Amino acid sequence: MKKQSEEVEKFAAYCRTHGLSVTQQRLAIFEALASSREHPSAEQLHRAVQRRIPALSLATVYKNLEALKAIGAVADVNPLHEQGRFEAALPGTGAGKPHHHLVCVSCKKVRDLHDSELDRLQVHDAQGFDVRAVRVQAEGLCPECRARKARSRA
Amino acid sequence: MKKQSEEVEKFAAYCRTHGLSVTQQRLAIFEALASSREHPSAEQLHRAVQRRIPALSLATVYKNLEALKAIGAVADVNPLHEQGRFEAALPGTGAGKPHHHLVCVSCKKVRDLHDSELDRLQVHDAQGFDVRAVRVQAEGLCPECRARKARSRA
DNA sequence: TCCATTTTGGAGAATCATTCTCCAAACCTC
DNA sequence: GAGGTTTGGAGAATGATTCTCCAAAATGGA
Repeated sequence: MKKQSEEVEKFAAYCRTHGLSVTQQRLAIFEALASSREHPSAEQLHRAVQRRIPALSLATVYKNLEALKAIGAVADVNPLHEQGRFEAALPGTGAGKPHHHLVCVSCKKVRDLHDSELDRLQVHDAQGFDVRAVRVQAEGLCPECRARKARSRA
Repeated sequence: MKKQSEEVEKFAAYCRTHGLSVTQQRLAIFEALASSREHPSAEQLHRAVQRRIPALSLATVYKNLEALKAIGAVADVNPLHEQGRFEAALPGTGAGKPHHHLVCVSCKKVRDLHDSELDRLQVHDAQGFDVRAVRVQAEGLCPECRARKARSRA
């Protein structure tokens, strides 16, 4: 368990450096997240941590995830999770051909990205998955948000 | 507008082939989606179509998107939108290094995918975006879901 | 260590996206 | 055009996420 406690120490130090206190709950949530090979949802984390801290509330999980995201100790796997996004996919028309996306992490705008090089991607380590589609998502700031940020810095 | 009405005809035919009637609302929703360079949310589509059909309800938008998804005329840009998913990202530890994901479209499980070839990807047509990260998401069926489907076919 | 200040945690309410219910209106087949 | 089926709409229900507010815990000095 040496390895584990080292990680814990690093986490604790990181929190303190960034002005967050190290509570049992926060630590337990981070440990649950770090030791999972999945990418759990807040709900799943809540269930996992409740085995150790039965009184833990779901709001605490969200609040801590938010705080840890703010200092960069936790990441969101997916910047578009708050709303479904759709596209036309009528077979036999231009739509529906697999393509890739540019996502603005600030305003959540999505633009198509056409790139034949990306279309040729192969997944080598599929871990038993039957891969049907490979999607590339390039995340960054769109021109509008870049301009807005530049203006606010001026 | 010849092009436009051809698309509309194709859509109408496709709906009928798949047993869906072609209503004003359904058509308007599809047109709004097909003519958008964005990837709108249900809410955005609702606002757009209301300019033509003021009485349109949001539930109708969702119901139609669902129906059109079922016949393959509309696609979900993102299979993980219903819940946030998190990962540990403590700088200086194994976590936090950018990596890619295998996503099961059936059970929504997410697995890490490590592939140095994917790490080297470049985006050529960034359309003015300041790209910070390129994420590859391979979508398909995980081994468990494959087994489950194979069993239910037997 | 002990106190004062700040931050955190929890219960439950509030909010937002999405789905469901139920019935009248529209559609399709003949 | 009648009859059976499907669709559309208003608003309620649901589920995920966030907020509120106060007591408890952590932190930083004397």
